[in-house]
Amino acid sequence: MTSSGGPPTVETIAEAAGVSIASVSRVLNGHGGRPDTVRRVERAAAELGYVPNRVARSLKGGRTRQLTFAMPDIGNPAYVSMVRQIQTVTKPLGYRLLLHSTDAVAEDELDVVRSLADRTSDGLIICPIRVTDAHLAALATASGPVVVIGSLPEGAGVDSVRADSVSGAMLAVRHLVALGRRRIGFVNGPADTVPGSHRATGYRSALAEAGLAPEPELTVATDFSVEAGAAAAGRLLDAGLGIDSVFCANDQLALGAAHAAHDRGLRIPEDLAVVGMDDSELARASHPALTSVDLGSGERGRLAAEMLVARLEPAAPAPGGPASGGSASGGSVGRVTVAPRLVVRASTAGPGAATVRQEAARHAPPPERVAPPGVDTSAVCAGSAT
Amino acid sequence: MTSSGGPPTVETIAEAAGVSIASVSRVLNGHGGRPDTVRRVERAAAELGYVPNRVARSLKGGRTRQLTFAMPDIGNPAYVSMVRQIQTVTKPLGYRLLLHSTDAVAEDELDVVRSLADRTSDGLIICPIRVTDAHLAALATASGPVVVIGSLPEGAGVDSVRADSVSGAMLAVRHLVALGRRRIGFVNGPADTVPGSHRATGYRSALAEAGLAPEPELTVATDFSVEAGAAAAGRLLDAGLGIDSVFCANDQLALGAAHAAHDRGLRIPEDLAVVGMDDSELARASHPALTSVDLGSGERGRLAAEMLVARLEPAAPAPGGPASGGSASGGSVGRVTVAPRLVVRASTAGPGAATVRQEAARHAPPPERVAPPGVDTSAVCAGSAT
DNA sequence: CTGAAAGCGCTAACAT
DNA sequence: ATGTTAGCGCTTTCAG
Repeated sequence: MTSSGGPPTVETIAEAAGVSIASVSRVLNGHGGRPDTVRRVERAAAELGYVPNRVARSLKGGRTRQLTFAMPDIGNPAYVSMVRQIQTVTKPLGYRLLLHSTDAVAEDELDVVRSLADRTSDGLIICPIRVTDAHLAALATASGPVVVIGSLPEGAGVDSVRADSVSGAMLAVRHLVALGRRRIGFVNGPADTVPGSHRATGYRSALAEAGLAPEPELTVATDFSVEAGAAAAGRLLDAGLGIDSVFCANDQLALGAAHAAHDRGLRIPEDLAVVGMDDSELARASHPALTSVDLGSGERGRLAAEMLVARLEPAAPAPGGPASGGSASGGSVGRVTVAPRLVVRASTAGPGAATVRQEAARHAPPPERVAPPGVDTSAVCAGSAT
Repeated sequence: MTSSGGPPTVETIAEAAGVSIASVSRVLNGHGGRPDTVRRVERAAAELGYVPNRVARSLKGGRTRQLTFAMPDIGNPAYVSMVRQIQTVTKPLGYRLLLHSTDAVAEDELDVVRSLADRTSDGLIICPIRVTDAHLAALATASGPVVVIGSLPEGAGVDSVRADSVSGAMLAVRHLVALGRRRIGFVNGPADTVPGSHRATGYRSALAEAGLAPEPELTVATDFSVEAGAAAAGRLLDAGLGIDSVFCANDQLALGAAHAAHDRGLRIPEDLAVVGMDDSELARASHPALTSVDLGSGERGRLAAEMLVARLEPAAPAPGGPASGGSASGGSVGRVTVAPRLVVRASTAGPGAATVRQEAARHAPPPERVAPPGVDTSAVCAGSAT
């Protein structure tokens, strides 16, 4: 017997339809054929429940039509919105998306980059939490197109999309200062990560700008999680530093901080104003709703995906030449920065604004971006990308 | 030239090392060889940065060592914890996990099951939100092992792990009744989904058990999201039904409900007790912390993964025979139910308990499962699996 | 329009 | 221990 057991293959179909495997392939790929042949092949395929073996197809074609997205933490809503936006651009193009949670382990990140070489996916979007020399080396020699979501040194030779979290942090702190807060705590994630160090820089710059002396004990660095936020804010509050507000490096930390404040009987924002970052769904879900700096997670995901597919499909090639292909080998390296926006909500708005919010909220949808009275009329403030 | 351009292949290495491709393959797979040969091959491979083409390897071996997990919503923390637990069992075995968010679209779920036939992954864990005849048909003819996380009719012929959400819902409602609440609202997800209908059943049973008449207007069905929860709870509260508590079909809904209550100036739990479901991190992050029914998401993920790998690797085959392989063709069909547990927190505990909690929370880690005074001393109540 | 045949990169007989 | 070869399932020349 020629084709037995196992799932049907082109050969099985060919036999059933009485044609050659070449005809089967052609028909199944819509490459024409005599009406009669087409009909017979399609019938046989349908009857036998034929599904092309994608692995074989990939081996032959050299492409898998699969893309990989590697993020530090699948539980972080900011990455979830990146995933959603990436999907919206890749799915219509017929790509499958492989999701990889690296848990912020550098070695795991490197593995992901290297695994591009195993031809399992055609391209990669990665959010490295740290960028070491090893990362740069791996990225430089990556065997397929890569787009980094994060800050890379100039001339890294890889497409990237970054948030301007330095400006974003400044937006947050300036907002607190404008509200009259002077003892501004900072709950950061790990300080040795790119986001962590940038946010710390922005925090310090904004303080300096406001003529406030930096006090190291006002900063607590931990981990990007709700639990860490609660613990860190707790320490800050219990230390008797007279904190009147706290800027948190992401919404999870801010949620934890709000929790710690509540546990201590503090009112938000009266006793403690809280600002988060990422403007994830957590910010809206929290009570009071969190003022947060939108770093454009979804937007960054979308842009990264667009840059990646541009490398993959030289759809509308520039009239200049046939440049395309692997990471930065063809075409010039892209480097986009997404500007941050401050979204003001009840966690920093005064009691007056809080009342307004509450009133309006009786009628869905609840209002967003309510400006605190007499402070800032445009609640959404774009930061300058530096 | 024999091997040029492109990435190095076994042939490239063979030439560089001066051996045959078979030797390259053997050495690289640790199948022995003369020390000298091994050294030369390894050196050549390292120098050329050789990475085996996994697609070719899969085509040859018939397995990809990739597994797929399909869930309705990647933004739901309950699924995130499933992902984490699945990883803990599959990763050590060398499997890669492909994550797929179906957005609760039935057609997408069917596609995922069918796509098992394209040989892209060796097995599938799926959480269908609805189980139609089409689902059962697709599952029955799946061309690889599948484990369903969810309730399947008896004799479905597929391994499954289910939560007992009927009992879980009863646990929640009984708890509210024990607390003296009588006007218990119910914020459900879509009623035509399996989780939705089961939770509704549990809600009604527990009411009946307590001698409370069912009032259809106390139930609002929407969508499993924070926004939907806020909107639904808002309608419930604005309808003047005298609601004193609300049971929500998941934590996202509960968070939304809590938000709606706050917006209306209601205190939790004094004016409105709130119970969620899934005991996700949202329950802890919320303020006040949410009482929630733990449906064992992580546990279900772990069990499903274990059942799946058991099909994949007949590691320790039962002495009976060599039964194994595809979904339920070999070996008997597994069907496990995970018992629910009620986790009591401040959103239902009386003011007294809330104080206790608040006190204790000053010293990390914050206490969990605080029993409301005089109601239930064992805060964690296992439900009977029916 | 159709069929025969090559070959994607790899592994595993099989032969030496 | 090593080399030769077949073949996984598919697409795509190349003849006819």
